[in-house]
Amino acid sequence: MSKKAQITVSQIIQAALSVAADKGAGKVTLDAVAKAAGVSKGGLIYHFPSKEALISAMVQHLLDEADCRREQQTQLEQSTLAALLQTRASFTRQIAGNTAMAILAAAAEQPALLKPVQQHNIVMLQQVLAEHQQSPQALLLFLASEALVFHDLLHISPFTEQERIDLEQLLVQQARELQA
Amino acid sequence: MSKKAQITVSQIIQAALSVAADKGAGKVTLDAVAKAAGVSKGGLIYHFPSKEALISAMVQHLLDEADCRREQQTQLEQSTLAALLQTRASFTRQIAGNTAMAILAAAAEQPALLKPVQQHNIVMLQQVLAEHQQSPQALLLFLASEALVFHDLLHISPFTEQERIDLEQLLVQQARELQA
DNA sequence: TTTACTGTACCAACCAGTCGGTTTTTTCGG
DNA sequence: CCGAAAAAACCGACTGGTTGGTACAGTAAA
Repeated sequence: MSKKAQITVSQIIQAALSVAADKGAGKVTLDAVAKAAGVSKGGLIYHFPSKEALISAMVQHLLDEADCRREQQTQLEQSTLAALLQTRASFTRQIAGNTAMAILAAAAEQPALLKPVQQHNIVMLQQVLAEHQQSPQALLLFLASEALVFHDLLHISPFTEQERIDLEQLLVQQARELQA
Repeated sequence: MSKKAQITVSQIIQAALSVAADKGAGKVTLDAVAKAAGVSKGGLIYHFPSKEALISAMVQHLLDEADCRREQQTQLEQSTLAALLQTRASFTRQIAGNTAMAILAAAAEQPALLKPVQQHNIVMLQQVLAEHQQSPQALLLFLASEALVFHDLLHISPFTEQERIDLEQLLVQQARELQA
């Protein structure tokens, strides 16, 4: 794959994400994505032979991006858990719309497409638990943070923006204390 | 609405839930639901003038059922939180498939259909927080429990069945201790 | 020459919702 | 209680629009 092709692939994924965010998970059609990406439908199919392949790539892209940000954050925090919570706090809101609908599109289309997400989560969970000697409180913090992400995902958060921010900071704070 | 009509409506909702559970959120079509309910498409449309109306009814039905079960459980527990966690523990797995895909169908179709879920959640959260004087730990337990539900919803739980059961009991236990 | 597309036309499947007609149930005067 | 009119419940073929994917001839860059 040439450099230009890589760029095109990237554009298509971005376009797919923005279509999902703007129009909703149910509106992620090949035509819509192709148009948003500034590619022809033939061009899209050339890189992603099926819709499933496209959505799978979207999910993978989101996981990679999340991983990248978390790694950066890890250097600023004492523990993986603290870094994870902090990353989610600052990251989730930014791409909430995108991620949300992309994940939903995947889930509605074919639940199996979320398996990478599950794998990813298992790894993170193991790491966090190992670092804190299976502490139940660490587990609780991990889960609570996930709940916040899911709230954004489905747009059903019961919190106000400010409550949400405070809550995220509370989680991070508790994670840091846990480490000490 | 006659008694028979009520039965028909109920059958249709049940059919819609089972279609969602069996075939996936993306396969909840009017034809499929009608067939599963043993009704004609015309009959379905007679009771639910649009697909949106049908999905909305599904969501409402799930909320009502959850409410009902929780109320029963509340009489066996000391606090709303403990009852809520206990209900989720025993209830979620039973109908996980149903609920999951129904909710996803709603979300993918039109995010606004989940607003009742959000409202419902706000009420529950307020009640729990009020009962425990805004205790952060109560909030954490509430959120952690929600995360478990979401895991089932998307079939991305990182836990084994046994881990899951133990975890649920841990949450319930902590909720009871919080009360004392 | 291979890779990476464009553009357009096309197709079969699917799907929400319509519509005219039929059956069942309810209502109500006698 | 009876029977007919009225209303409610229900049927299923059909329509118009959408969508995932194909086909293919041609072009431009690497």
